[in-house]
Amino acid sequence: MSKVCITLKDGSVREVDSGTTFAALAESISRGLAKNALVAKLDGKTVDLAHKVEDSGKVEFLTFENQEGKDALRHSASHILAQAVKRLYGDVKFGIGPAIANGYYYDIDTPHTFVPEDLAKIQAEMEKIVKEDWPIERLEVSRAEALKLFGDQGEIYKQELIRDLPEDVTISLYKQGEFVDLCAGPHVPSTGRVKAIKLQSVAGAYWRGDQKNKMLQRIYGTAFEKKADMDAYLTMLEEAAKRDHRKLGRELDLFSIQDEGPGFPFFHPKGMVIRNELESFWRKLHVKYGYQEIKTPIILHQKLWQQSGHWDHYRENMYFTTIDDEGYAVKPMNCPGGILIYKSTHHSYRELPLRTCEMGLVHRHELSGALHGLMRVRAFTQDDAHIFMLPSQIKQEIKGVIDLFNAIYSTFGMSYRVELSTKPEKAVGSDEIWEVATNALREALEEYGMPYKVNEGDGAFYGPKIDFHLQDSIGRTWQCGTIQLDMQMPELFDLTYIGEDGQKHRPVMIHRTCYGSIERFIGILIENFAGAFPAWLAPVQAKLLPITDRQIEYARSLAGRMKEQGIRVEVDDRNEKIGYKIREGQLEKVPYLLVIGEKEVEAGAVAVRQRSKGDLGAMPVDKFISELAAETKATKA
RNA sequence: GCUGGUGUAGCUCAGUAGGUAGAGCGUAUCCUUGGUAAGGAUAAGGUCACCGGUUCAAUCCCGGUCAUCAGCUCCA
Repeated sequence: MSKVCITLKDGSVREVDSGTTFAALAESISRGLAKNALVAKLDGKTVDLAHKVEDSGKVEFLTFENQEGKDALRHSASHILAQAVKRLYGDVKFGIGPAIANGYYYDIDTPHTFVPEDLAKIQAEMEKIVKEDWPIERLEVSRAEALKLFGDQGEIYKQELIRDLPEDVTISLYKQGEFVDLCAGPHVPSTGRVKAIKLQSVAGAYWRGDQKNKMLQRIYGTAFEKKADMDAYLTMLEEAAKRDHRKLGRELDLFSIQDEGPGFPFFHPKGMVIRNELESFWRKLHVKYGYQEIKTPIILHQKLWQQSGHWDHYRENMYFTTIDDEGYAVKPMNCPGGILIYKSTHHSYRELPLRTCEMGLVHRHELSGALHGLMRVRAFTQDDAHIFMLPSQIKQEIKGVIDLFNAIYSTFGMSYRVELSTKPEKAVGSDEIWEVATNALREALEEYGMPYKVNEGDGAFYGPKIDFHLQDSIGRTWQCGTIQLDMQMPELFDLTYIGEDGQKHRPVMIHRTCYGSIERFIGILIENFAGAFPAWLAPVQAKLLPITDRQIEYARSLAGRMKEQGIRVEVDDRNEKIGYKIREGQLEKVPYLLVIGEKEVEAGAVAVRQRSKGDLGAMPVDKFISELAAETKATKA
């Protein structure tokens, strides 16, 4: 038997017989590894442990600690889910069943409608399959064999998948007990390795994600190697749910959404404080970065929207009205309005880049099922800006915008993911112009050294864009900032500037938002801070808590003094014990609670209790005021 | 918009095998004047989402609508 040389992760080299399985190899290295390994990686490709070593190469064993290990285990769990469903319901056709970020799902077509109670039943059957500990075997078959196998079972979706596979791929099946599925793998060695399973929800999902196709039923679940890890994960999810901005928004009385206005949020006084602070911080930065603020109307004539292309490409998202028998539209974007201002005067190349910004209220008809608290609404304020510039200024301006984004996001300590979106199906302009614009964005990102992902076909109808995605409390991402390069609108509106040569030239436009929408950004902030806003954003920065009614008058006069200093302060003068007032102040997440008893009145002091640090002891009132001022200075207008 | 779930007091939730409802928190009033996360008493508060049907009788059963939740699709 021939020998091959295997290089292990630590760099050591082993000589083994050709045909040795990875499982046996792991066994020969250590018992712990044999026990923990789920799949192996051979020269960068993940494979089953039953895979045989044929040639020399680099081998790494993957456990649940590795992402690939997690994915393999969860992918195997999805097969167990399908097997259980088939056992229990029989008349089922399967779509796809991949591993996803924190679990897996399987899409199922069946006349039976799954209700939440079914999940417990299916989960019990899955646990049975785990106990039965079926080996998971890989089989390689010809295209014809695969088509016949799934055809005999009426698996029309699997047949469709097989037909769409490229000619040259090996078609593989995975078998566990009586269940066989079309699958590229890899999988863990046996069903018994999936020690902890939880089915989480059932939802509809279009076959292949296309609205025109049949809607299948999708069962979501998660799986872990150890039950303790799964319990910890589920507990973490419960904790995250407590940070949901819809829940905190109600509890902290920041905003509400009423039946009378689905998708049209109401901002309460405390929510307005946050909003106004965000806006004034924004204005301060925009002055610094050379922007001029404008405001354009919410309703504009229909012909403007026909000229801009919105009529043809965005109409289904717009609201319309009639004024004096003329058609008007409620703006879904701010750009046409901003363009009209640009066009109201002539421009010299010397004025460019011309940066105009606008807190613009836009309305969009979003699908009812897509609405989500403040994250997706039908009326929102974009912190928009339009930069008109020379083609030669593109890269420089984009980098300037990214600088501004960094200044804003770093203030909140938020991390983001960047995506570059390219030409969509519904678009205006030639491929060449799109190519130029897309490359400009790509080069700016690369020169800035910013990691990004490409999102094919996801651009705006008038240009490609760079999107900044932020995470909510349970890890869903939401697009916030965006930078869109537009060579179409200047053309459609015949925008010009007078160049050095005295001739008219076409400027290029950037559309961009940093927060994205104030509403969505506040939603993200609420979840990121779990409602405990930094002092500069906190609706109430300090609450004065007199211990008895003999200190109320002193507390009120202090509150007056602090308000004069621009501090947002409340006095809790209710007839309650101090412990009770403190508890409420903590639950309201007020940054500073100032306890005032007889001692403080005598000394002209306040006893400071900081939200996270607790009782800091008494300090002179002036000292507290100046320390709070120092804390909020950086973001003050 | 689609698939499934949910809708009872301001909030969180019980409940009625069909006979028009209850708790805790919150609110109001009174007692209590208390030093770092809940002092006590009393009271007010609901067309049981809305519209229609079945029934002697519907919050409960049936149909529709609206809203909301999860996901799909779409997007800031």
